[in-house]
Amino acid sequence: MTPDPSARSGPATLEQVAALAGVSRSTVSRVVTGSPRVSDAARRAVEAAVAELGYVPNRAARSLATRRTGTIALVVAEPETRVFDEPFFAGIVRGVGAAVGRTDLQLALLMTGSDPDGDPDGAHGRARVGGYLAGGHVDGALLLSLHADDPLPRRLVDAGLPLVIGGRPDGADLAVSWVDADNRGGARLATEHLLAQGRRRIGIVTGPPDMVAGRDRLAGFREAMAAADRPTPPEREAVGDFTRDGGERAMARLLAQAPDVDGVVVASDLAALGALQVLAGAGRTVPDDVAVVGFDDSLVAASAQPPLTTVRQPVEAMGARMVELLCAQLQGEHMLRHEVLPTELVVRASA
Amino acid sequence: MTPDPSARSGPATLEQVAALAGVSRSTVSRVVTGSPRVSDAARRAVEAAVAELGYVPNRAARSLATRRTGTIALVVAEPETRVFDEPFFAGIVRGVGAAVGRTDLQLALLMTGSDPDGDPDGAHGRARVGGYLAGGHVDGALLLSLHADDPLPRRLVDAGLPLVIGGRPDGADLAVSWVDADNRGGARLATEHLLAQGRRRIGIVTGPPDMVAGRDRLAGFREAMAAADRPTPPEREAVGDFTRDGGERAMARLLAQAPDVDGVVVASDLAALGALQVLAGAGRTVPDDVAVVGFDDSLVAASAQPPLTTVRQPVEAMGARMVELLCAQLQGEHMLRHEVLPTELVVRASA
DNA sequence: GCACACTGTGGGAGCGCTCCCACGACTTGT
DNA sequence: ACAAGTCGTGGGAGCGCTCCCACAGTGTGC
Repeated sequence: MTPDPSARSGPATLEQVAALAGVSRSTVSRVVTGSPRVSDAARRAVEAAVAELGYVPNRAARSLATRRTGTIALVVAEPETRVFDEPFFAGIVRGVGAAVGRTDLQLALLMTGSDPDGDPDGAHGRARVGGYLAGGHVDGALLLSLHADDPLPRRLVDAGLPLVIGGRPDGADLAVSWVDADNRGGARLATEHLLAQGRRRIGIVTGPPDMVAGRDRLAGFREAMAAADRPTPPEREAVGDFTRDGGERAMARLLAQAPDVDGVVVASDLAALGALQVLAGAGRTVPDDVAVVGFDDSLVAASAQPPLTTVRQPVEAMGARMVELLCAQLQGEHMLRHEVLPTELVVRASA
Repeated sequence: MTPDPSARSGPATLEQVAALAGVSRSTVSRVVTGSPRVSDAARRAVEAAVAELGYVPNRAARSLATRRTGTIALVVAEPETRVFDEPFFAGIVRGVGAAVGRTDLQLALLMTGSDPDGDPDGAHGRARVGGYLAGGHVDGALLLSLHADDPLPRRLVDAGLPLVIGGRPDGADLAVSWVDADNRGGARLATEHLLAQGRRRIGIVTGPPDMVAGRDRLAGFREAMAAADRPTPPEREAVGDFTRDGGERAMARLLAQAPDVDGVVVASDLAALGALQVLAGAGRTVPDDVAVVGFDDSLVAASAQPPLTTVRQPVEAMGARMVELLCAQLQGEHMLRHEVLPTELVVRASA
């Protein structure tokens, strides 16, 4: 029995398109993959047949033949919980999703979630993800929120997997592309805004010192203060950790150490919320007694009391740029790139 | 030249495992896929070889042979922007991600984003996604945030794609499984809480009437009021739309129509924020003059002034349950299931 | 005039896997 | 004792695609 290629159910195959267009499988394949070596007549016939049959290439078959998967992974080295609660991650994921949508790549979302049943540090998840990525299931990976001691990027670089990291990695020795926001410039902007308003005794609630973004923001703050010839005394620098609670504690300390503070740069909006609460509890009005600038322009910023002046990171653009950099690598570009995207001050009522 | 299967580079194949274990390809395949018809000796030999070579099955090849992809899609029929800004979506995605991580399925995230360049209603994105899903690239799909007129679910049902919808679909005629939160019960809870506090002239700011969740919440409110023998007069029901602005406008109207209102159930936290602002502007204190209950327990609820009493939806559990229902379908269960997960009142300062 | 490109095309092989069928070695019932 | 199972196993075919090579047809240079 000769199988009749035109009378099959299910999705159409190359063979059926070829039969309908009156050309060979190879020619159809060339048209579909965009090869230039096809005559106009053949191309038109194939295109018509593709449209008529609603042909969509079978990804699995293509992948098997090309040893490429058409899929890139977005790996977030965090428990699922944080990924979506924090507007930073959410924005990145959004930008990545949008950019991937513009290509014909697929996005696989991998979170090295801390398993609730007895795997607090996510080692299992990390191993699973590592195996998956190194096992040839994706053409490249986007890595987000790396911790300084994470072995994953090194492992993937060694496996030869194209990689782009979101956020400048700690330790510059890793040969890998990355995209970051201008945290330092943003903090400078925030500080200069306070200075321009005539604030003179400006303090900072920093992020955690073991995170690059936190350190960069602190550096920007110090730079701006130094440039204005007002280097900050240590008692006006309180170490926080990006969370609301951390912001509360750090602001309380700052207020105790430097009661005359009249402006404060806080390293995250969440922490700024905590700071606002402490200030209100201490009877200081914002912005009259103390001006407050946050960082991130997260959802909560606009609905804070008073609405937060804050530094916006181009999170979506960062996500999109990461995808673009990865695509360039997939197309054979071997140059490493490091991009720093500009941040922007959003002025509201708090400063 | 006979190719030596043990001397290949790149990921190991079945054939290599078979050679090392001294059995046939078929036997290795049986072990890997967990078929029971393998002797213990063979199984042990294969497992040792798999471990030694670090063998991971090639997904593309398996998919090609089985006509299954091992991938499920999470489709959010919304622009990317809303997906991550709204805690509801974020929570669902989180739950889905976690549940998928527990299986050996892959998650493909598809957003029918409204293309910024001239495709305001996302028709292009929707068509793209529809083709992708119907084209056999995924084994099943999770659909979120459907609008009443969305042709996608019907198209997918017709194509025979296993489907689970998040949120009770509008129009009960679609033969498809879904998971929803108990919106009605949650609104009842909120209303009963106000009643228990001695509030007697309770109003509501509803969601948009064309969304099922909004209608269900209104129904729950009315039920609780009727059960307490206090059916609500129309002037204490103001139509809103889940957004902050909508909440503001509706609250202003409600206050104008029923100035003596002493409690209000608001159909979303965002809208409740708007309501709080209007109440403050009108010189009413919350909760003393007017008690306010929101809905969603979103991030902004805790940081509102005063912190919002609100109804929490089990968003993560919903996401996880959607995955479980879909998995059951993939394993051949044909029963449609409709599950309503319980909501919970979170008492804070506003009521 | 012939050797040599270069262009468009078709067909074969093979990517790594699963499925199906066939086959030998046991077990079991009569 | 022999037919009729079962169980574990091996090998062939084929999933739909891309890649490589072969080949006919048409220029181009000497």
